[in-house]
Amino acid sequence: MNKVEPRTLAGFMELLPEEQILFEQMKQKIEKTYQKFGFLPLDTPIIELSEVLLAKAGGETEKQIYRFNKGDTDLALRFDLTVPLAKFVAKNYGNLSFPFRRYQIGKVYRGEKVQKGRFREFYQCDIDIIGDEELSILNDAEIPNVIYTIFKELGFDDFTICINNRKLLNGLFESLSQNENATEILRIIDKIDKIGKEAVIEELEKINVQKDSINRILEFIEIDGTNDEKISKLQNLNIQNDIFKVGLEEITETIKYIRIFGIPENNFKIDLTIARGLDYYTGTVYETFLNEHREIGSVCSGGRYENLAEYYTNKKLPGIGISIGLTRLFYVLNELNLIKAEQKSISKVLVIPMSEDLKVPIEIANKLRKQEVNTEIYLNDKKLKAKMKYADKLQIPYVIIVGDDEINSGIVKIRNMETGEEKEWNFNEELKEIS
RNA sequence: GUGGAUGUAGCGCAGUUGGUUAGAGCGCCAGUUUGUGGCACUGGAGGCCGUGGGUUCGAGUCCCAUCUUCCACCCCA
Repeated sequence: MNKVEPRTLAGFMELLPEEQILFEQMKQKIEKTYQKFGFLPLDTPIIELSEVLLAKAGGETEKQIYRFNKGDTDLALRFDLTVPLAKFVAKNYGNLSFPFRRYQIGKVYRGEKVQKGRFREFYQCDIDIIGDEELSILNDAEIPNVIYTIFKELGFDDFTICINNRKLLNGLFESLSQNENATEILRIIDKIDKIGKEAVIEELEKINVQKDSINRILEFIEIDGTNDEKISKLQNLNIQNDIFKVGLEEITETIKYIRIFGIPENNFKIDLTIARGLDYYTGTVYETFLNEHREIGSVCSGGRYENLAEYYTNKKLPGIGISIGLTRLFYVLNELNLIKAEQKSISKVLVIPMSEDLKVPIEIANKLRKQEVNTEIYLNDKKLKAKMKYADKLQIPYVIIVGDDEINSGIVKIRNMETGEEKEWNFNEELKEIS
């Protein structure tokens, strides 16, 4: 018989158990931190009506979305978690308490060309805070606290949360009469890290930005110094534009409260070149970099948007949120050997029955499980050697062999697989400690 | 969408200027050891050499096509 070759689609991550264990651990750390800050869980369908997902539509999304028909229904796979959130909030407006803080961890789909660290199916770990009509700038300062806590929890110290405010850039562009070009200019200056200053100037010239405007823009993004110095230099630019002034106020407040939230000074900074999320961000924007590995790009990005659900409701719902691309984060950390899959099993004990009578081994396993000890029973008919080998290969730390002698005496030996040491346990009593 | 690469056991690879039955390592299975794993030794399974066509007495090796996977640009997590 001809066999079908077992293959996995390109751009879809599939892990071996030991890698998956590590992945799950990272995911759990993120989720626990989100919960610690009071974000509520949300789960939405992976498939939605195309009409709903493409309400906003536009460029890349439409090109990349997985779309198909089932009967007469035009369906699509979600390409992020923000659009489903918008739909959800609009739909359930009356049943939610605002500000609505929710987290969602789930897979999203983008039909892009695959590349290193670029997936077609990947996990996003999102939090958003949605206000009803308004949302305090304090929220903009709390988000970095969440980011900070997560990356500390994941074991990093040397990372920087970069903060900018789109109103500064937009105000600047407006004062230079470059509003129409704003998106284009943002995209170009966002690349400055990658392509350098000269190339940025060239590209700006290509889209017909005036020389003196280019100079003003560069003067702006090249502002350096400490956070406080940057703020005062921004003031000194003396840009007479309302949007700019609001942006300056907002970023000043944000920085002020970030400090109050207790983020160490070297884990955040104003970075006037970041201009993420070209479409919907309107205020504060964030990007987070691992300083030793800036080349991998931002590991957590987000920002503020004026009106989350404008395509679904007339209610004005401003929000702020971030997203961690967990699949890519896991992939690059693994590539860089910053994390290593070592744990091959989550069982702490393997019970090996060596008698026809399974009653006692099962009792023992149940007893251990009741004490929150992950326990596995070897249920297949093999020689002891093979059973031991199984425990060894999966690196299960403890083994309990249960044969007729043990059943009769009521005493088993708990073997520490690493040291070979064996301790006796009368399984009719509570197990005090396993170590 | 544009440009550049890749393809030999489960995995990462070797395979001489085209020459007989395609190799080693790791992994896997079994035995040495009928209730004690790792180590060692011995043995074993496992390959349409991506696919189709061509050149040739002869192709894993050369040519063409095709598929696949990967990389850069674009965009993004």
